[in-house]
Parts: sequence; structure tokens; C-alpha cells
Amino acid sequence: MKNGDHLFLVDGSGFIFRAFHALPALTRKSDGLPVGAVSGFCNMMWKLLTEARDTSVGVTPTHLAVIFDYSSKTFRKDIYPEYKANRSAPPEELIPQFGLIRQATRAFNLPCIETEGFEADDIIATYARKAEALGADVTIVSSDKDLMQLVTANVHMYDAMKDKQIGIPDVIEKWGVPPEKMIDLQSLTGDSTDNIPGIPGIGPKTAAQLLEEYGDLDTLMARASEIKQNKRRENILAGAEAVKLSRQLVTLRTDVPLELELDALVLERQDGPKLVGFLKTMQFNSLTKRVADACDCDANAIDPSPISVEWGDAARGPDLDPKDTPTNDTPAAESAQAKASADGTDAQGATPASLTASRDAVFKGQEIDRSAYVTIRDLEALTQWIADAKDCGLVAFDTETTSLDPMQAELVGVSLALQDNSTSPDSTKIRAAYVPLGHKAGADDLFSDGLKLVEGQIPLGAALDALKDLLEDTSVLKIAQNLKYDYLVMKRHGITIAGFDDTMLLSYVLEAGNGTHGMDSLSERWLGHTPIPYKDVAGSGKSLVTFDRVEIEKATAYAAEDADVTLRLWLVLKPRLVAAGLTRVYERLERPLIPVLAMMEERGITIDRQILSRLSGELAQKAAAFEDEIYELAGERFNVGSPKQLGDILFGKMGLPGGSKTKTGQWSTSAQVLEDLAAQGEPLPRKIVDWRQLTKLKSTYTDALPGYVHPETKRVHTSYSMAATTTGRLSSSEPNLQNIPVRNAEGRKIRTAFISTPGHKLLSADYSQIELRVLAHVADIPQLRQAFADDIDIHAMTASEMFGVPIDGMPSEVRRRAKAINFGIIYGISAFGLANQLSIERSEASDYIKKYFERFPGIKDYMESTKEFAREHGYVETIFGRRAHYPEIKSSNASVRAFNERAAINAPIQGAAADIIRRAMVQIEPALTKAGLGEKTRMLLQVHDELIFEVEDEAIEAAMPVIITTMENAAMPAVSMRVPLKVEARAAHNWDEAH
DNA sequence: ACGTACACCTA
DNA sequence: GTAGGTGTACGTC
Repeated sequence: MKNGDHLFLVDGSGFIFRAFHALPALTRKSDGLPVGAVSGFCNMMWKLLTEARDTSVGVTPTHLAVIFDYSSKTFRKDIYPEYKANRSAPPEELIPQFGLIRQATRAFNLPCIETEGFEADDIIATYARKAEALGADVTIVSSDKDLMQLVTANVHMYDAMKDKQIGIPDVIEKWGVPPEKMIDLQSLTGDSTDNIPGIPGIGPKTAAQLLEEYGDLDTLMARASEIKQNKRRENILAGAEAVKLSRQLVTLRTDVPLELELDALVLERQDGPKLVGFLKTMQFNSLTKRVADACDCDANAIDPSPISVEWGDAARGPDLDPKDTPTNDTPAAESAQAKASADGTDAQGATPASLTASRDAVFKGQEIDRSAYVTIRDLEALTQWIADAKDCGLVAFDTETTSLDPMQAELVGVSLALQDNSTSPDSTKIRAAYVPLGHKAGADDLFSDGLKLVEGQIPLGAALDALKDLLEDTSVLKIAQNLKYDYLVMKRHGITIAGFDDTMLLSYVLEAGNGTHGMDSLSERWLGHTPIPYKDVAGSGKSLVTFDRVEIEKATAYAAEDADVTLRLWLVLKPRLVAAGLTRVYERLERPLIPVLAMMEERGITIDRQILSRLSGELAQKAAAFEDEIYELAGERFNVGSPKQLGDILFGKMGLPGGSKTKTGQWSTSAQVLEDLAAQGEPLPRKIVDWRQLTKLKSTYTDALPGYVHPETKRVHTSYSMAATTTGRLSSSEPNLQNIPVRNAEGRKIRTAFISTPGHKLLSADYSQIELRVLAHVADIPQLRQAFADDIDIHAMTASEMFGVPIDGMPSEVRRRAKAINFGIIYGISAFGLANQLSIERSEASDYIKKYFERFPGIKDYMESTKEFAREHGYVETIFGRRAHYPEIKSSNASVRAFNERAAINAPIQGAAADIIRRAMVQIEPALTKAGLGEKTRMLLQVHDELIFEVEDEAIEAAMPVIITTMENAAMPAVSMRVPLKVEARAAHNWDEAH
């Protein structure tokens, strides 16, 4: 190799992964062998070689090699065992393609290079530097940032898929540092995808800025103590070792032993027949033809060449479990789907797994063209879209409003998205539109005539009439993201949506525990697309405007995109649901709960503001009195609410012995620590604990709750999140009505402020010991089953079994310990946790646990098998089939692993209890209606194992048994419990007395 | 204006 | 030891 030669180094491994995710998932027609990445590779190489050989333009390779990773065992793993440890196994469809791409490389008559112990990047680096030293030019065909450190005046990179060259200025533009400082930058930032540590809080932007300021990494690390920002300085000083390690990991080796010398990489002539034979085998028909034409050979005369491929059962998807086939309890959605898929391109007879794969292939990374979005400004156009939606049988739907709170939100517009079957049968095309209805403009001040509706919008009433026809039609499937919101908004505008799916809930059922389920994150995850951020449209902070002030053109791009993305997500997620056998969970436990929760939120609950304001006054007085005493005892005034200042007083000035430390190294001032100090006779800590309790009640409850009273309904409307927890529980916010105090008298006063309307009572019905009953069922523990069957005190029974104490006349301390152990079991017990809870030595706690497992060996078995299941599958399941994912269950960090194990043990128990109450909630309204109580009994709140109703006085006696029976039998018929469920109910004028 | 730490309320 | 949400202080931008 000499001056003027040009070496092309193709990053084969990088290309495989990129092509696999970016390109449609093609399968070989004859047998379904996945070949998408192979096809992408062949097309790219053919284009590269054809164009590269055209000496009239661009660069011409004289030498070319395709480089691959050999295996995961590299020198980096030796320095750092966690290197790439977080990588999951490659997708099944990709596995056979690794070998095929190497065979393709040989068919192209190109050297195929891999070296044991080194990554492709190191081999590329070695060749590049050697060639450069000999005066040759180098082009690295890759867009991987890890290779950018190699870029020089003579070494370029080339992104084949974007057809873009990357040189020194491009690296600077992208990363803020020149190529020779990429190592420094990557050492600071680390790389989460390769599990390379870095400095916490330092991303590419900060790293570039630091390197700009200090020149290079060594100088930066030497002078790190000069950094002004406290956190940043400490992080960098503390992370010096991690930086050293990261530098070793990201620095590419240029001394890899090379099997083939540079001269052996000379670009040979194309062997036409050899290549055509391979392409025929792969059944790449159009490329075969092009290559045959270019090489002047007759494709028909060439036989397909034999290939070797490792492709077995693993490549095929799981079979559909017949018990999980979609049920017919929502005929709307199912028939609409049948219609939709008949109209779509998805081949008849596609299996759930194949449909999953093909949908992924089409929509992952597909360009979304916002310029094609339409603004619908007249009734005729809207009517046409509605007619088209009815033809399709499914439509994605989204509302734009003035508020995030569906009880306050006014409708500003709606958007629709359809699979476009009109222009071509290619239904992967999607069209989307925005219907502005309430956009306003003008000055909103005293001197002008105020805000006016913008011209060119359909009158709200007429649009709602037209939409009602679509949204209430059960034969058209409406698809929305977080539908409960839109359901409530439309309900308040007189429309009850029927026949629907919710992409957020699809994601939740499929992936609870794996990240969040908001649209933006789903779009990133499943479509590789970043939707327009809301703040780009409506501003943020002081410049934030309500959506009705957004220009219609801007609103169209944002809103239509939401419907577009929602439809794409549905197309990708819905087949996965069937393939994973989770249809039943979705259809029984999630989808039907949407209208139920929407009704509960809409109803709200009355609070007595007088009671709260009186409580606030009392709490303020008591807290002030405590403050005086606290300042007296401390000898100075300080902010009692500041743990930092408090710590300085207690452990600095007063010299009290510190207990535990927080994770930031501060002395902890937790209630536990303060109680311990109080027990030693210190007067101040107790006062702090009491002060905290009072101010907590005041700020979080008595002061805050009145702010949530709705101006029109005069009631408090919480918001339930259906997709916030890993286990299947709901969560409540704004305000959280699932954490209203109950455990002590002072706090319980707040519950007296939750009252029924005149002529009604609040009825509270709660499951007794539901999680222990679920445990007894799941782990099948004879003594527990017996105790629940006999309805005896379960904690006393446990104590009796463990300590041999008779239940009659049992000391309360003995029962208390057994109770703590029972809870501990549900929480995935540890000696550390139990010791903490009971304030005993860890060794003693350890003895208790040992004894417990001896008495109840089935519990130990359950725990072990649950952990094993979680390790094998990455998730655990409830008896109703709900999954909770624990992606970190195999973490190399022992405490992370143990935490995940405890959570995995707890999830099937907590989750099954959540499933049961969800079933009860779905069944309860029909049961009440059937009993003629539908109008008289309204479900208002859910608190995990408790349902609160507002019941007309004269209906209470009739409603109580209906509610109790429905709740106690909620698991049936899906699961026949081995243990009875028990529900206790009470009615009173306020929540405190009803509970 | 926003994010994190801490503390504390619930099942 | 499980699962959540919220208020205050405090740091950084």
C-alpha cells in the first residue's frame, strides 16, 4: 500500500445492527428465514462498490475489507467484567443473519476479517493507522461514535445509510470536540449502552465545555479542584478511577495482530456468478437482476449457491395459547379489528408473531412526514374523514384542550389518524388531520374587546354532533393514548366514547416495569421517532400559553402527529399483545376499567372545608408552640424544617450521638433516629418529631386539600393513573387520596372532613388481609389456608406456630412480632429489614426468618421458584396473568439484585390483590344496576384494598350485600381461590367513621 | 424554573 | 423488607 491508495474499512458488525433496526424485517419467501439485515448489507455493498468503481466521482477504493466482531470475549471484558454486561441477547431474527452476512461478504469477493479477543473497532483502528502511516487515505464505513476518535485529515468516516461523509468538522459539530479529544470526552461521559462508567451528571455538552476550558482530560483531572460548581467538582474528584477505567475501555487499540496484511486487502474484481448465486439463494430478486445485468451474466443460468444457516425453532414466535384468544365481551373492538386487518396489507393467515415482526419492521424508524398533515376547517371535510374512518373500522383519536386536568379542560380541537387505504392498498401509509374548534386570538386585556375565536373553525356544536356519530359507534375502534383523559373530556362535552383501545395500557400490560408508558417514550422506543415536544408548541414557564392560544398551523403539526403516532403505536403493540398471550389481562383488567375510573373521577368526593380550616388553625397553633420550645432547647432560632440545619444543631452544636447517615453523607434526622435519641432522655428530638407530624398534616392535607375543590362541582376529583406502578396497582394524584392519614388520632381527624352529601352515607368496603390470603393461595400453605378457612386471627396463628404460644391470652408483643414477619414475607423479607422494623438485632431477625421457613417450607419454595422464574424470564406473573418486569434481576450489583428479587417476590402477591380489586370494580356497577341500585350507589374512591361508595340512605342496606358479595367473589371465574376472600363494610356520614 | 434529597403519609 | 405521591429545602441553570 502506498501514497494515493484508498482503503475502505466496512464496520460489518455495526452495519448488521443498524440495518436490522432501520430496515423492514424482510423474510425469505420460501421458508420465512429472516434476511432483512442481509438484504440491507447486500444492497449497501453493491451500491458502494458500483459507485466506488465509478472513477468519475468521489473516492475510489483500491483496498477494501469488511470487519466483524469475533465474540463478546474481548480484552475489555478482562479489564472490566461489566463491559457491555447490560446488553441483552440479540433478537432472534438477527441470529441467523450474522453468519449470512459473512457469507455475503465472501460472495462479494471481499476479505472478511475478525480477530479473537478484539472488537471490530480495534481492528479497524489498527488498519486505519497503518494505512495512514503509509500515506494512504482511509474511509471507515460506519457512523459509530466510538470510531470517531480515528478521524484525521486522512481518515474519514462514511454513513452509508444516510449517504453522508463524516470528517473533522462534522465530529466537532456533533460533539463539540475534535476527533483526537473524543477519547477524553467519552471517558468523562461514559456510555450506558456499553455499560462504561463515567462521571454522573456529565453528558456530552458538559464534557465538551470542560475540555474546552481545561484543554484535555489529564489537565482537567489534575485541576478538578478548581471547578466552581460544588456537585460537579465533587463528582469529578470522586470519579477519577472511573475516568481512568473508561479511558482504557474507549481507547481503540491500534496494535491488533493482523492475519491479513494491508496489501492483501486489494480490491479484487467482482465475481459475478458467485455473487448472483448467493443472491438467488437469498431470493433477493431485484438485486439479483441488477447484479446479473451489471456483470453481464445470465441469472437464469446460475444455480443458487448453497449456504449454511443456523436457524431453528428459536426463530419462530411462541404459539398462541388458546385460553388467551380474544374474548367477545367487547364486540365493538373485535369486529372493528377483524375488519381493519382484512383491509390491511397483513397477509391472511399471519401468526401473531409474524404480524408482530412485520409491523415492527414497517414502523420502526419509518420517516414521519408532518408536512402531510391536514387541517380540517369545514364540516364537509370532517364528515368525509368520519366516513373514511367508518370504512377503515379504526381511527386514532386525540383531544387538545386547555388543561391537563380533564375535569377543568375545555375542548380546543381533536385530531384523527387513519390508515390510508384510498390511494393504494399499501396500508402502512397513514394520514392524519387536526380539527381546530376553539382556537382564540386577540389581546386579553381591559383595553381591547378580548379574545375572539379564530376564523376557519367548525362551530363546536356541529363538530361535536358529527364526532358523536363516530365516537359512540361501537363498530369503529377508537384508539387513543391514555384514553381515560379523552373519555372524560368528551363525556363532559356530551359524548360517551364506545369501542376503544388504549396504547398506554397496551404498553403497560406488555411491559410494566420496563420504563414509562407516556406517548413520547413509547414513540422513541417503538417507532424511533421523537414527537414535537409540547413546550415547543405552547411554551414553558412564564411563556406557557393554553393550547387555545396556539396558532392553528403549529397546533396541526403537533396534534395530528399525536394521533399519527398513536395509530402507529397501536399497529405495533396490538399484535404483540396477542403474541405474548396478554389479551385477557388487557381486556379483563385494563380496558373495561377506563370508563369505571373516569366515572369515579368525574363524581369526586365532598370535603368539608370548615373542618379542614379549623384543623389548619389548630395545627398552626400547636406547631408554633412547639417551635418556641424547640428554639428554647436549641438555644437559637433555625429552620426546623431543614434536615441540614437540624442536623447541625443536634449533632454539631449539641454534640448528640448521630445514628445513621443518609446516602449523601448527611447525618439522618429521620423519625427513627429522633425516637432513639428521645429514648435516651433527650427532650428536643421528641419535640421535633411532634412538630414534623403537625406541619406534615397541615401542609399536605388541611392546607392543600381545599385547593383541589372544583369551582363548579364543589367536590374533589382525584386523578387515577392506570399505568404508573409495576405491580398493577393504581396510583392517585392531584390530590393523592390513597394516603389520607388513618394510623393515629390526630391524622384521622382529616378523614372526618371527607363527607357524604345530604341524604347519603359513605360506605367503605375493604378486603381483610387480602395479600396474605393471596399468598396462602399462591404458595398453598396448609396452616394459612386452614386459618383463613376458620377465619381466625392470622398473626396470632403465625405466632402460635412459630413460638408455640397458645392463641388464647397471647401477649400482644408476641403477636406484633409475628405480624411484622407476615408483612415481611409479603415484602420479600430480609433480616436487615425485619431487624429494622422490630428494632432487634439482625441475628435475632435472622433466627425468626429461619424458624418461619421451617414452619412454612412452602413459603420458602414459593420465594425460590419466583426468583428463579424472574431470572429466567425477566418478569413475574400474577395468577391472573399480569406481568411485572424486573430487567435488573440479574444485576452484577448484589444490592440491586437483592432489591429486584424482593420486588419480584412481592409483585405476584401485591399484583394479584390489585387484579382482584380491579375485577371487583369492573363487576360492581353492573351488579348494582342489576339489583336496581345503579342510581343510588356510586363508587367514588379506591385505596388498594378498599372501595368507597356514596349511597342513598335508604339503599345502604340493599347495597351492602351486593358490594360485599361482588368483592368477595371477584376472582371468579378466572381464578378459583383456595382461600376465601373476606370483605368488611361500614357506612357513616364521614370517611373516618365508615372505615 | 427545574431537579434532587429527605422526610413522611397510605396500602 | 413491597408499592406509591407530596411538601419543603436546597442546589443549579
